Amino acid sequence: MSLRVYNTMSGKKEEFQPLTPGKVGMYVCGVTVYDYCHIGHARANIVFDIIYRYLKFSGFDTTYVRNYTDVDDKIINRANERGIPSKELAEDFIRAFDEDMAALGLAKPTHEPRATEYIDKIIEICRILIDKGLAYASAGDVYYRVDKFDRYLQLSKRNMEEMQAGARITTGEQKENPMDFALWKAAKPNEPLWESPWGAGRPGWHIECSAMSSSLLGDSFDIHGGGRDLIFPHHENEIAQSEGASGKPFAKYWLHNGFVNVNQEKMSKSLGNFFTIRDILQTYDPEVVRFFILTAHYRSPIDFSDQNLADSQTGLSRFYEALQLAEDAVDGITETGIKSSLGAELETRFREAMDDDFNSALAIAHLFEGVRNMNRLCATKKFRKKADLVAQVRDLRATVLRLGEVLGLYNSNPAQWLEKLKFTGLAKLEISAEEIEAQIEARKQARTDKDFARSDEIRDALIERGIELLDSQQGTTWKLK
RNA sequence: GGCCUCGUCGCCAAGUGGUAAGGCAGAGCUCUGCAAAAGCUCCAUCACCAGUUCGAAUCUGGUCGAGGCCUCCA
Repeated sequence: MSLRVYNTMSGKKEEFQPLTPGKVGMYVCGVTVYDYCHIGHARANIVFDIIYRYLKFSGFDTTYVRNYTDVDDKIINRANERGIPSKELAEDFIRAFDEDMAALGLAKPTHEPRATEYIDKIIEICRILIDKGLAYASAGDVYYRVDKFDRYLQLSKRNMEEMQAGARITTGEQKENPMDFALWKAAKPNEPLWESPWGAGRPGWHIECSAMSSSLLGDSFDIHGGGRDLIFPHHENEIAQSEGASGKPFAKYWLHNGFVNVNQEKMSKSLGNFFTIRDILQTYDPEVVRFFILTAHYRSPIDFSDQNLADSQTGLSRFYEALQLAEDAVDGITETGIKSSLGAELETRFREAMDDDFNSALAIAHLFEGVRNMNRLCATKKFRKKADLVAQVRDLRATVLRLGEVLGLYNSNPAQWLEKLKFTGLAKLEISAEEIEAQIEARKQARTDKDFARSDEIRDALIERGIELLDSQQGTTWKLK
């Protein structure tokens, strides 16, 4: 089975066939750097991170471009509020973005261009559009003449009449048509500016993506991605600009991720109901956040809540506990060369899921079955003496790790990951590790004395305080309840 | 007002024509001094109504409900 992707342009899943066999060019709209990223940004970036990883895993030579929009009204406003140059503000938030994405374990894109590095290209596109009659200069601004581009609104499936019927469109003084959008804006006081044939100014929003994508991927490329909220106007305008200027088809497949909701409502800056990535990482491990996001399909909305994150943490722990168990179970047993087909079977199911429009939720479900399989095998009587089972566990463990890598999951050391989780949780309880160890010692003595009443008393007291004891052959350990 | 999504077990969540994945929670059992973990078993007919079909959660129409876009937004 080969890869199928849902294309917003056609509204359905299509067979994925790159323009050049074996190669993929992918452009994803990055962030406008004027504030810290919230969980919605985390989702978009994680989603395209796994799409990138899976394309490479599938053998495509993939070029992934994700930009920074570092010149924009909001950046300028925020910088002026703080009394610092907008370039400085942008730099600060680019750094913050990079830190957040690194924390979330994102692979670095092939290119991470900044809008301000492409001013020449932006001016060139404006000029071509004006020459073709698709744009016009007006009082130092340059606007796109949308009614000259007949494919306008094809992506968002609207029409001009209903758009104009909407009461919220305000007529710009300089525009021929209220629907026209700015390619270039004349500089106002306290704004960064660049010289252009239309006077000093700066790019409008949208044009930078056309400039960067064509510079790095060519006029036509395979995948263009971003959040749903970018479909209109951002992506619609990009198409108009890029295809208008080049005369060639722009992106072949349009992929859009769904929103992160809070209480069934879209999380957004304007609603003020957002949680920043840094805030969330105070409480949850970055991999838990990633796991949470990937247990839903990328196009579905997901509801962000403490409960959902906690559930994801439990689910991810199951993986690490199983990986730890498997590691211990086969430790020290010599390799026999016995073959196992379990890993290959798991990989087939994983690929089928991911090939179906990157269904990471289903892929993870398959991996959960791999976990159950591993646990079952390890729990078999005289497991260590059964070379075929040992080979199967080794195979499954290696496969879960390898496929997990494609999702950016399970790549921590299990023991360390579980330890970290334990001690992070412990910090919120009013009990120390030393005290727990002391209680374990006391209980051990009681058990040696066969004083089970005392032993159970200690256990129950700890449970009251949120600590659960685990007895095993190797002794007693503890975990958070 | 226009356009577009979505509505699956207590919770999260796959499944878009062939008879409901997975996780969490829950019940029983095995294991355990007792527990925990792990394993095994059990646990939904898919908002509602009507239709198409041999057959529908999946297609069509309608009803109700939720959300999104139309303004900055991942």
